Amino acid sequence: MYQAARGTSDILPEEQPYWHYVEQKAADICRLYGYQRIDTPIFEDTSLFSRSAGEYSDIVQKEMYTFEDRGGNSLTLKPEGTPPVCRAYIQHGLSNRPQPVKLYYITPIFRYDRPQAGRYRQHYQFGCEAIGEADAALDAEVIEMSWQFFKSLGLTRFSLQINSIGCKQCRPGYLVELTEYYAGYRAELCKDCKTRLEKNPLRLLDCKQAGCQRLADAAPRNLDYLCFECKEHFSNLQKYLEILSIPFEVNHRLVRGLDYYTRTVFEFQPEEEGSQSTLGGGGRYDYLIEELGGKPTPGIGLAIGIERTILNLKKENVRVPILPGLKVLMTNVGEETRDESMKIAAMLRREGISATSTAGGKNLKAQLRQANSLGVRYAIIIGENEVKTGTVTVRDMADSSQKTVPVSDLVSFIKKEA
RNA sequence: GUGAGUGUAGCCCAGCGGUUAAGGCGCCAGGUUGUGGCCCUGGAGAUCGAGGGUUCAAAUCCCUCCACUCACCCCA
Repeated sequence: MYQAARGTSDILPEEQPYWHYVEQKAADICRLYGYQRIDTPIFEDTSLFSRSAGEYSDIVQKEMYTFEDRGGNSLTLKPEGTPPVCRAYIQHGLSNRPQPVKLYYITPIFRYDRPQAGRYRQHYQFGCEAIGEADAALDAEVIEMSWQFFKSLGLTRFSLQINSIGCKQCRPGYLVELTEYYAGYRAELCKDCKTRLEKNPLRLLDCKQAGCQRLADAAPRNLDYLCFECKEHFSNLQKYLEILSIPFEVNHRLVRGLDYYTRTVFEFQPEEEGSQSTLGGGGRYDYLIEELGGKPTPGIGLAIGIERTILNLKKENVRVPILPGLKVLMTNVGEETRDESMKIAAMLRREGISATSTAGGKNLKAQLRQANSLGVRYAIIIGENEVKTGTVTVRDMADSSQKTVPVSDLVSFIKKEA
């Protein structure tokens, strides 16, 4: 039997209310903060991703779904949302619009990773990018927006961590300090951290191994090595967050796994203990546009995992609105009444009232049972009597009351009752 | 990529070497000649995750593979 490919899943009708709810709230919050929707292709030139995420990032090293098309081009299924939006910003000359340009998306993301609860090979992200402005006020707004998004969904048990990882001016100096510090403890590092020391020393800080954690706690802090501008940027960010009453925690070990981040990085974490500790996160990327071939342009973005958000909605027992279902089911007694029943169903639909007629030659009892399990408000019964008199029997499934209504009055009757 | 656990009808699950694999939910039908939800009765639905092996005999023991879950890694 065929089954969905590993790490992918079907979203059945019962789950859809959650998805609709989250997507709706995302659209609402974006409207509130002036973000406009953008959709980019599901695959891009492989180099767009390998250039931006960083040669030694896990995404590029082992998680990309890369394939060659018939023309011999190397393409990759979107492993993250930011680079395609930056590409679109450059390609369409969005730098000519009022800055910052604020865009959002809801997109599938593909990463070849070992599946786990809350972790999939195809998952969905709600992401925002604000491009063309370096002011920390914008960082604060983006973070506040994420905060309000989770709040508006009804989530209460999550927290926010922020950090600054500096810029081109100050990071190299810090990395030298960090590397020198760790070089002294080389022997005590775990296997992964030994490679991190060579390839990507910043990542040493968020290793979870107990021994490495001790070293990380005592390691030189990025925040102590920030240049004047970065320091000011970070203190402004904190000031703004306080003005906006967003509670946060500074975590000097928060670094994030993508090389293009500069200055601000942030992460939202659910309070609940679990293996998946990130609900969403993001950061500033002031060199990315330039690296991808555009003119120097600062930007900041965020990405929120929709599956993880839904997981937490369930954990917190948030009730989501049910989606409107079918309003009317046409039932008929006797074969000759089918034509009339089809006609009336069509009439109702043209008036914007959802209606279908039962299929097959079932008896009335079975048809009503179907009406019951579909949860329709009305079952409309048509038998020979009704056809003869040009009427219809309208049964209100909620209270079992029935009324005989002339076909000519049916639409207004149902609209009035609703 | 590494380690551990699990895998029985659409769903939840009993059985853990021996005649036709049990139960609940759901589904379908009957109990009403034109009437749902409750109740009663009946029915359909399972090559016991897949393949191979051990045995007179395997859902039950062994091996391989696949999937899911958990931990690591990493992230959303």
